[in-house]
Amino acid sequence: MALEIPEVVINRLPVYARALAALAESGETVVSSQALGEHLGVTPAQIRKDLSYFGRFGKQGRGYNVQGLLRTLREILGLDRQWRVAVVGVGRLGAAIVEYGGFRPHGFTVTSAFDADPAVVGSVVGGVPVRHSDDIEEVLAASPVDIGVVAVPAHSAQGVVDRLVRAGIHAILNYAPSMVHVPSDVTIRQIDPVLAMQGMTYYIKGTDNAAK
Amino acid sequence: MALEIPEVVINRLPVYARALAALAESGETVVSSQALGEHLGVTPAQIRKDLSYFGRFGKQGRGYNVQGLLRTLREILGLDRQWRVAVVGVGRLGAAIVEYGGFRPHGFTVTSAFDADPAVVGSVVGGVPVRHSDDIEEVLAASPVDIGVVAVPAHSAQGVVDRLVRAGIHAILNYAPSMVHVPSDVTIRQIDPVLAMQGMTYYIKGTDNAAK
DNA sequence: CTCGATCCGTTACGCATTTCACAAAGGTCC
DNA sequence: GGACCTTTGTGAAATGCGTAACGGATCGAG
Repeated sequence: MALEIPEVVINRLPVYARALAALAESGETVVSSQALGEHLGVTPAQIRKDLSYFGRFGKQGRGYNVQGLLRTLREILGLDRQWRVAVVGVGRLGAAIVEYGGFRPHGFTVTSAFDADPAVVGSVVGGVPVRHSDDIEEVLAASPVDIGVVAVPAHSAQGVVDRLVRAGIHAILNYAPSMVHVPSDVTIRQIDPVLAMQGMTYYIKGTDNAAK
Repeated sequence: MALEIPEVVINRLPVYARALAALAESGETVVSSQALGEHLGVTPAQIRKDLSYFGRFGKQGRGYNVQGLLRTLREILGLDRQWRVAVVGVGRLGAAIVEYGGFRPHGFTVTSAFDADPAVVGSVVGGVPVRHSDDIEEVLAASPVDIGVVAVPAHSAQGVVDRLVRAGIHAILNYAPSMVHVPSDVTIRQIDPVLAMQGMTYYIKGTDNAAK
């Protein structure tokens, strides 16, 4: 029962949750795997299989209760609580992340910010005071966070990640364009627009608009 | 020879290319799949297999020529040319993307920008004049681009994507937090920090720092 | 209450991808 | 030049994942 659940499955659950939230918003009370799948571009079988890792939530002949399944998924994913986030690197990108209002409605609150530039340390960005990156361990010991967001130049990323790991953080979202290494008990996700674009150009070499 | 190459493989090639560029920068002339793999956190076998889809680039007993392999990968991926990019949605995020200097060194240049807000249309952001989203097809017909970047609210994303597809674009990078549908000859990549975070909380439910 | 239609949960199957393992090819040292 | 070490390229095995298929539950109509 407590078998290992594939990471791909875990990563699809938030997508399901988002779709269910939209359905709930528009007043739907039940939804079938068929309908949900069409809306999302995945097969109904996949949705049923994914959910079956965690239990039985649907009614045969009817479908899933939208509110109920949404609540269940939130609980499975831990989205039913508040998560504290530290942002390291308050340059152009980092500042935008700290000031971005889109995280809070989902339960993610930026409670600390760090930078290595003395000119920035001491200032307040988006209501959060900026501390020096050298003090990460110290500051986070007094005021723990759950997730670290890294928005520093590529060459500093590994050092910052190491610091966050030493500070006891187990989840890191890395915006820096570099592959960083973490212990196996730390989850890391990469956000890298350049890599994303470079992975697309392969497919459009033949349909090269600009070259015309 | 012209067999179908898995998308996962294509997506790893830019990672290899980036590591090779770093090696070249630091003066290395040859690298083994072993060394490259350690640096990147992938198995040597995977690197060799991936490369074998495209040809034979290494020397047994020695490894790969860094400059040579880098050049080859760039060519395979189409990174040896300039790509024109259109950004739709020039709000907070969109403006940051247009003004971001990190794309150009990789051959991606933002040549047009669009927004639906009349107050923004007509202004110039990062040296690029902002046109109305309704004119996407018209503007891009006169001045084609290769890649579309979508940075609009979730509810407008599908409409914008449809417009870009009609304008002949085959590659789309979507920052909007919504699943959009595209024809099979269009490549799409999603960048969604909230989904990324929500996929991590599952793994840190046990090590809940903030709850202490 | 019975019939028919719907749709879940699960098992079995098959494809896709990763890993393994080894022959063959270079290179080096003496 | 021969012995030895390294490392590639690649078929074959193993693993992981998605899809298909179906028994059985639920519902609504008449």
